[in-house]
Amino acid sequence: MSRYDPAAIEPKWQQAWDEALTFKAVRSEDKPKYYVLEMFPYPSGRIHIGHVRNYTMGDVIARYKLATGHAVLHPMGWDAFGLPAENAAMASGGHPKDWTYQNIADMRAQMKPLGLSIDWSREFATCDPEYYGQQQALFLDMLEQGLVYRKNAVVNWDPVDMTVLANEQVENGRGWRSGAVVERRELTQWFFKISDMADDRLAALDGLDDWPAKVKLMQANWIGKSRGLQFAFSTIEAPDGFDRIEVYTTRPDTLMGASFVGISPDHPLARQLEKDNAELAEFNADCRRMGTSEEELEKAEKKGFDTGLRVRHPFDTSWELPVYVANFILMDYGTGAIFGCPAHDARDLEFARKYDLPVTSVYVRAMGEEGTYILPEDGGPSYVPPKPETVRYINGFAGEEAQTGNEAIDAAVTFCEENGVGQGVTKFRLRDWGLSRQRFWGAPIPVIHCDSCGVVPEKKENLPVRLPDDVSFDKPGNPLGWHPTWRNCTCPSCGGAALRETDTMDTFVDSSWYFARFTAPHAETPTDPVEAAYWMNVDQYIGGIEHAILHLLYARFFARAMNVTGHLSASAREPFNALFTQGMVTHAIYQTRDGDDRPVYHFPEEVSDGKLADGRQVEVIPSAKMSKSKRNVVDPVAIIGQFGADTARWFVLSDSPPERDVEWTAAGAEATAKHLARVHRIAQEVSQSETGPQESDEVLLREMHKTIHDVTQGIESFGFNASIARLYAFTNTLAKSDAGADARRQATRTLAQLMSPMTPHLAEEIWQLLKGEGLIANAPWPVADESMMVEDTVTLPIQVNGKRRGEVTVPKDMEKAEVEALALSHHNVIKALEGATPKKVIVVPGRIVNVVL
RNA sequence: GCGGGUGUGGCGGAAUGGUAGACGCGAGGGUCUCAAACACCCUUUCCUCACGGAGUGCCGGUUCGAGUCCGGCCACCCGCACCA
Repeated sequence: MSRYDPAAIEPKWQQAWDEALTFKAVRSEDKPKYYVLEMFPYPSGRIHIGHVRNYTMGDVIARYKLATGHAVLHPMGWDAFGLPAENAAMASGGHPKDWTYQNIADMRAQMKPLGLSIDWSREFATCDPEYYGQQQALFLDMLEQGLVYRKNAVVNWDPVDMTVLANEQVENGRGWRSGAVVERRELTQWFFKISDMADDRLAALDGLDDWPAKVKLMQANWIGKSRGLQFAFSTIEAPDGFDRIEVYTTRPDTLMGASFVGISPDHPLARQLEKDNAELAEFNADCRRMGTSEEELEKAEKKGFDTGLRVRHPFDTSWELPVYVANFILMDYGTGAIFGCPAHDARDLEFARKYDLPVTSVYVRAMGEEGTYILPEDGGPSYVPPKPETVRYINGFAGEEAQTGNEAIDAAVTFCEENGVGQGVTKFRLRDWGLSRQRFWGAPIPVIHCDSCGVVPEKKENLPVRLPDDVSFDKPGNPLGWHPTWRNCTCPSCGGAALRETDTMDTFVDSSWYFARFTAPHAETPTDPVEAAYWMNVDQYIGGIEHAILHLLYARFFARAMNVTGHLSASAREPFNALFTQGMVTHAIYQTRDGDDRPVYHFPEEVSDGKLADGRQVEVIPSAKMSKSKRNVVDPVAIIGQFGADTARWFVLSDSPPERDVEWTAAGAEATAKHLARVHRIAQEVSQSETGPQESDEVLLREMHKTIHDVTQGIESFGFNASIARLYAFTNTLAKSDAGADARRQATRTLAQLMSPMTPHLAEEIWQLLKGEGLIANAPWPVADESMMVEDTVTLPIQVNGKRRGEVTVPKDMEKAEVEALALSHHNVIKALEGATPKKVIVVPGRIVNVVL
């Protein structure tokens, strides 16, 4: 009898899988394929327990699919471009490349002991020139198709780091790294035209049955489709070129409630008017300075500035409305101008009250019923019902019947169109994706600036446009800009001297098509059509909810774009058949308080029995997100060293459903290790026992088949915690069984197979012990025998008026009438009836008996 | 503000409308041992000595039967948000 020793077992089987090429993805026309992918990691240098959970889930699926006869693709790579590498280079010298590849090596070394069924021959990093060169080729193809374009845009500019910052990198108006006040700067930037296929992406969400509803909803909200009317007010005595003000509204039915026109401080008209109006210029400058953080918006007052300009109402040209510049109007949504309707919009009402503008309602209860107002959506508690001074409705428009809702909007749009006022349009909240970054560590945008030819795409045969190795980071900003020679090149068009673009691509570009590249990681075009056709789509994609919007939105755009450019087929336009968003691994925080009542954090090892070594009581905050500063991080490397990979894998899958957070506890991990040791011990006992068949054989085998069914069900439906609970139960049954040796061997072999996706090393060990053929990883998945799953007898609970009063055990196919008779003769039932005759007896075969009085 | 989700023992959580609390953690008791470690066994929703009774956030409804379905509240969590 040997002890369970994962440190000896695990490397042995990992080597065996390597040597047998067990997990190499091989195209096979006579097998169904299955592509399982976990969102690839950023090479920070250390794996996190969250990675362990993420990859273990994917691994369970991959191993299960392998066992059920699929050709499985389960790859791994590195999302390797990005700022941390540059920051490291700035802090300690060296090249971002060295830092990145060292981290990749470290992380791979930490990951391999997990025993994941990954085809490592397909590994790549997005910073490999081979990868980003193909990305550049893809960029050029997209440029040719009009899916990429260049335009001026206002960006967040950090004047100290000398780079554009993403909105997420601006904190309270300051750069997150430099602390410098961020400037709004207008730069010429490259954009992906993601607004192009927005409607298609919105509509296609409907077909994604195996995506979480939550994610689909978030995508839909982000795309933000709205239907409305775009029309113009004609101006009175306006500056040249401003005869009309274009306005967009989703409430054309309230047009007659207009009381002012509002334009954004960034609206061209506002910019024109401020030239002759110092007061307005100051007001506009004030507005532009205002931050966009939530808090500021919350506090910010609705402020306006009467330009003195007047416009005519389109339905009544004698009706004049004032034009205000207002601080709450955004230039980049709609047309940057609105009409204000205080009676039907809470925000407009606030504005109207402040500037004493009329409040006009457009709905009356019925034609001719004078003075009876209906206040549409008459408001939640925070909505102050307007007191309309007047009621107006459009002559001939029957909006008052439809009142509100889509029908009223559609009717209003149609009515306006028929009367020559504007046209119905569909707007999207989604804006095009600015991909230019003034950073070094990213894929260079493969274009050339030529004095005579302008912006010229690099020739494909000159790709990849490589990042230079001889760079330094002693100055802030982008080293590509001041490299002595890197920018110099010849113009692909005229052959004259020209300069390279120094902007690089947003790192989100890298992760927008890597799933397609995995199907042929070394192809000399972005994809290989045969490989892509075979392996795409990703059958199961697994990752964090934090990528629910941007990454998935971009990837869905790229799959469509790659169809346009011929790199993916139309059937891969939605690249991820099923998506699963897993929960976090959390850990309790232990804290005490210092003199100022500020928390002081303690490592779990310092705490025993809720106390520190010096006897002080600690506060426990259960199930918190792991964070180094809170000292509640568990290190997978340490866990694997202490308990083995199988324990870590089993634990992160047990207890909580995969989509929910799971709390890591030392006690839980120890208990898991003990359980695996127990299974190992049982297997050894079983392998050595030699008794003949016993009467209880069938009992054990029946239980085995039920377990096969339930565990399989659990894996298929992402109920790993349920599968594991079932495996615990079956282990208990097996341990107590007095079945014969053969039956127990069979049960133990099956147990090992059912455990193999979760604890593959231990499973192989037991398989070998029980003389299983070959590797358990290749063994066909056990099939539950339906006939073994039904018992001959069933125990039915007996209820009287829905209350359980007893039970009766009967043959499973006993007639209802017989069951009824038996139930009624049960002593508890007789007692409960007290001589009364039941009104009705309900017998649900195999389920329950209910006696109704 | 808008949209979505969740609410079950001390804890994580199970339950195709059919015996609520599977399985695990924790806790308590016991066996083995000189003792411990390891292992194994039993108990563990609450009230009651017991018989019984109550119980899935709250109120109501549908049903022979509701954690599950419907309506209305409450609480917490998440996403979006001057989006016209």
